Amino acid sequence: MGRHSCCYKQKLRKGLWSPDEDEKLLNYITKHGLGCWSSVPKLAGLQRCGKSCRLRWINYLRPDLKRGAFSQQEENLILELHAVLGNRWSQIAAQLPGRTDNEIKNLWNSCLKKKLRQRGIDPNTHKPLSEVENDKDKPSIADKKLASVGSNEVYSFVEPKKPNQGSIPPERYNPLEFSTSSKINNKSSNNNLTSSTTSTQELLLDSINSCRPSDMVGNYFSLQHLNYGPNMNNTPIYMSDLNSGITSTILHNSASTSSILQTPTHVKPTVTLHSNNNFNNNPSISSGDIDGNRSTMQLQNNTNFLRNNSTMTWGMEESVKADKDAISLQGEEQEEIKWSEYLNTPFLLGNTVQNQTSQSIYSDVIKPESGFITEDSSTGWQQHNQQHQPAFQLSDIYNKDLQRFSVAFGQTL
DNA sequence: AACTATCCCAACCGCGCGGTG
DNA sequence: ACACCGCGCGGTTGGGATAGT
Repeated sequence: MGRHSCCYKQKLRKGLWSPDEDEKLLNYITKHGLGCWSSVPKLAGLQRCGKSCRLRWINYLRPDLKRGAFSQQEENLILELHAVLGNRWSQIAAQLPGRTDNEIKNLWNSCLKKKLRQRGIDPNTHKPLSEVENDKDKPSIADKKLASVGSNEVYSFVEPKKPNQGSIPPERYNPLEFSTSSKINNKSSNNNLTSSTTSTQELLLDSINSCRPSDMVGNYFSLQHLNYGPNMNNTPIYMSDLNSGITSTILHNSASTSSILQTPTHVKPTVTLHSNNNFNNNPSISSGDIDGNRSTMQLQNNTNFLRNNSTMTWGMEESVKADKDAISLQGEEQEEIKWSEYLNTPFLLGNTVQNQTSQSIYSDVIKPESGFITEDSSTGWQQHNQQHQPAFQLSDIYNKDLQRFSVAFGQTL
């Protein structure tokens, strides 16, 4: 168990970064852009390993960081996303503009976990603690199998109780309250819909290549492992809340399924800053929600960010490659049009419960007045994010492990 | 005021993955 | 096929800040 190879080099500084170091790193990246991290320390004149520089940049110096306390909406979004993604902090962070995975991880460990426990919710499974304890008392065969996998998380894999809908394939049950709490009131996201039109958020998660214990939510496989292939057009997806015995139905919209299951090649969710950008014009930089002296120094530097003729890119380049791998090529041009519609549609997990399904288990955690997107809330979260709105779009979703996590809206019922 | 406990967060660390030679 | 390297991710830790006694 030695140190990382880059740290074998002698006389490398560790610990907190000084303002001077920050300035060196910032100046270097300003001049040269992002490149090979291993060479950054030497070229920037820093006694740090490249890894440390990368971390400092990503978690602190990056100009697009929001900083400041998390809003209630952000916390709610993290809770929702964690229920689906588990401890995939980078993927969760990708849906929260200006937030880092480290920040979110810290928030989760120090705050959100505690809140959930106080509300009687198991933070690992997002199920009521009593239910989780009962499950632990009755380990199943699958429990033992999973235990051998070596997961850090405790999963009890029991045969789900089927609701009184015998035709529902058991593999499509999902107890996630997500199914109800994430319903979207489309009045805020699609003005074309009338009040009599019920909109449906489609959550179509194709099974992905690997199946890890962390891919499970609660007692069941998470959405990623429900294999919704193209042949399942018009097939309802049942998401069962076993606590209440109510099954939510999310309809496949045949008109959109084919495009949902594909990944657009033209989507390149990458932030690119060109040299003619002036950060003084960027509300996220000048908004002043930065605290601390060091940040003040950075703010000043940021205003001159990328003075030179350099283009800096960061974001999800890697996922684009994955996109290309994942795409199935058919009717590409036509799909592009569809995608352009979807990509302009904000994906906002809301706690607006539309139908008869049970209330969110976060109902105590999530203050009713602070819903993500409700008819009244279009000002709060979106204003808060200023130019980051919408909170996130489909184009932000792609990543390695969740290539086909796709969300769309359609008119149903 | 002094001490202790707890919280919070920046940074470290090991591991796995993908690219390259 | 293999080794090496760089990078990114998630878990963990150390220490400063804050709250409690």
